Amino acid sequence: MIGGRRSAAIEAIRAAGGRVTAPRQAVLDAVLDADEHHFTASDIVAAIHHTKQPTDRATVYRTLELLTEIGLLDQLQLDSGAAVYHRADHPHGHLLCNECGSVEELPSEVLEDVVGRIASHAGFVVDTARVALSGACRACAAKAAVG
Amino acid sequence: MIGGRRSAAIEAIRAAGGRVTAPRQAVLDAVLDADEHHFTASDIVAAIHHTKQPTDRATVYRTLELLTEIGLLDQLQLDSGAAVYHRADHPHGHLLCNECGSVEELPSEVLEDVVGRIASHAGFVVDTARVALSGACRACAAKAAVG
DNA sequence: CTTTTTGCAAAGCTTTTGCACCACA
DNA sequence: TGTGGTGCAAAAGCTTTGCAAAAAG
Repeated sequence: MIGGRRSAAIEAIRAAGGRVTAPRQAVLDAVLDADEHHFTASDIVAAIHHTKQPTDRATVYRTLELLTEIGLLDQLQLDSGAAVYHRADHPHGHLLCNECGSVEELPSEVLEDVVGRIASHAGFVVDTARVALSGACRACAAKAAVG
Repeated sequence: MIGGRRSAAIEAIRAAGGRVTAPRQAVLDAVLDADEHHFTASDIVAAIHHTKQPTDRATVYRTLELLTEIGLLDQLQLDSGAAVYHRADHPHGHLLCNECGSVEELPSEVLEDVVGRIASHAGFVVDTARVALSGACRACAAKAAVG
């Protein structure tokens, strides 16, 4: 591929007037290597901890903030706990089940539909990258209806 | 009126097997007197602080949790900061503007519509009491489009 | 060389918890 | 009078900040 995600990200950091340092590359690699679509600052700290470039919590927080500012990551609050990040190249809404704690993705077509309706009926432009809704997933809703 | 909100709430506490104490009534009064539709635990602590029944933070947290459990309040996380509560007798969604920081209410008709669509298209039953969406309000969206 | 970034340590903020004392029912 | 509630103080969990040393451009 011509210029992968990694080099594109490094370009973006430079374009924003930022310096490309070893700690930043370590965070970036951890973010790109993440199997999960969602990860917290602690996840990144842990992932880097045993590598050749262990990085301080504060630096990880500052780097994630930077990556969010330049549009590579989206940050959102799934609950009262730690902030959760996900790559901006995989936009989607989040559905959090209060019963089983699962986090499923809201299909982008439904998300677009819903956001469009709110825009036209309430004049509010919802940021699709930060949609998180609580409730009951299909399985738990069925369980509740029966039980 | 026959049995106002206050006495109904006290009834509910008793019905749940809880005791009606001075601190709990103080929190309840602060909640019912709140001009704002939204308030945090700190708001309640501050409101009670200079009254005849100043109450400890821990007790306020425990009481707000109780009131939420018995269905008098809804709790939601508007951002990474403090949890926000609102009275359950005034159900509505929340629209948070990232630009100006305003919090407006999502009309319940639009909310119902949206929640219904997510239920039918994604099989997920959204809790209408905990809907909070980030984005740009009408004014700020217009400003962004022009600027 | 100048400016940004890092690491460390400490503090900030919200919320929770352990425990002895107090009080409602 | 017995169980449940309260206050105090301390701790937990996430995140931010001040500052001197280190490093990028």
